[in-house]
Amino acid sequence: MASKLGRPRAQGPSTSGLTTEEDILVAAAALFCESGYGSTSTHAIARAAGISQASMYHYFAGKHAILLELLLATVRPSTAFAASVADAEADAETRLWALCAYDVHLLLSGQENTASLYLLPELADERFAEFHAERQRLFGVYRTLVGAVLGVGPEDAQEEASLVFGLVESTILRRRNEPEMVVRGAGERLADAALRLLGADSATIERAHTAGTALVRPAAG
Amino acid sequence: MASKLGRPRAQGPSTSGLTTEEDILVAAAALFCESGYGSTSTHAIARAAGISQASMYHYFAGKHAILLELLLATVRPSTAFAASVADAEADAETRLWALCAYDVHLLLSGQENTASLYLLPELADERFAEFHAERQRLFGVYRTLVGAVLGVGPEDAQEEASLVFGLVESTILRRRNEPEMVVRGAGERLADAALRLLGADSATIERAHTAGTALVRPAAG
DNA sequence: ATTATCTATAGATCTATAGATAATGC
DNA sequence: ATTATCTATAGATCTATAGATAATGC
Repeated sequence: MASKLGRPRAQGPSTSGLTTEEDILVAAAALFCESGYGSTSTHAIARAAGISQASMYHYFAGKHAILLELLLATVRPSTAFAASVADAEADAETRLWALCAYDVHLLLSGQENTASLYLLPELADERFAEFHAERQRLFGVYRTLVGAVLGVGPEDAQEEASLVFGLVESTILRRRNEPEMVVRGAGERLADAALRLLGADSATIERAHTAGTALVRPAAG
Repeated sequence: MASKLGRPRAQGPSTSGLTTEEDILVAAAALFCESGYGSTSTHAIARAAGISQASMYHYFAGKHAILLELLLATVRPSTAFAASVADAEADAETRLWALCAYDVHLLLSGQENTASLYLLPELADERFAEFHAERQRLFGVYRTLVGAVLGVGPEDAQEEASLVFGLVESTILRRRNEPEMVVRGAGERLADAALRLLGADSATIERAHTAGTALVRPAAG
């Protein structure tokens, strides 16, 4: 829904039904994922969004501001679900199962593989600190839940939590490298695998799978 | 060991003890890992290598040729070990354990996190096809071994192999995001976790751990 | 008057090449 | 003569800003 205000676009009005800001974000997401951050020019983003290069600066202070907004929009649903699941009334296995399944589901949904933006080396720049803080908060929930599953405190669950977190995020690379991967049920199967990795027996996993599915459903839509 | 031939460097001779080609590769590896491919200029590489920007072209056809050489140098030790372990005289659990432990060991060794180059979106360019082929060969060995552990053919082990492969490669992101991670024994612990993920019982894992250690030692030096 | 867009452009790169130069080798 | 390097530069970007313009709103 483009505003009627302002000079019309030279290339004709947006056919996407999105605002111009959204057109820019969508275009940038695709280009950053396919070609990388430094390899994508503001000109290329603007062209894909259907506007002139200069018009981008009406909405964003620069390329970095676009990337930051994409990163935050991608990670926030995860941290929101993690916060809710951290306090849910269920045992640790169930909550961890639900968190894994939900995150994998998110990583596999959406047109573009936007979570692959997490892999960009350019994120080391301090301008993306807010994203890193958000992602650390997410990891903290994983560590607490993994610790609870193992019967230790979060501070003693660092390595196991990293393995589970890494297993979940390896979905990003799978999606990039295996376009033909089976998406249906992938989150559930990976959540099962995460509990097996932590040494849970099959009865425990089956229970967490069933109870966890109920926790995920209202959030996953 | 810089050759005595040719015009001397304006910035003084290399103090690294490496050839100029190696100076370029080392400098580019660090910059590509820290800042990304598109965000690193040929000028920045040359400056870090101690030569003029133009001199790079005496050794490489362009930035892409430098990255390709770095990628191949990083993946080849893995495929070499995978090829040898694929034919080793040991059961599938032991060989898979050894492959995981060896790869994690490789990913954690070396000054720079060069395996993080695998994550660059720019690798989609067809000029890096040779690297992707090599990496596919490595994945093929994982799939065969995972299939053997599960008692199925490689074609039915795609997803489980992806999970194990992803778990191994998640080490790349861990190294980037957890500078304080415990490196000692990380490969052994991750290899154990990979077998747990596949449903192996603790007696089997302990056996594979012991026998696998003997397979890795001669290769890991 | 306000807004969203445009065109034009300054100034800073960046890549790749041409051609010069300063060593050693023969 | 051969080699590895250099300096210089053409030509192509690329980012960010200045200022014009074409709509709607009041």
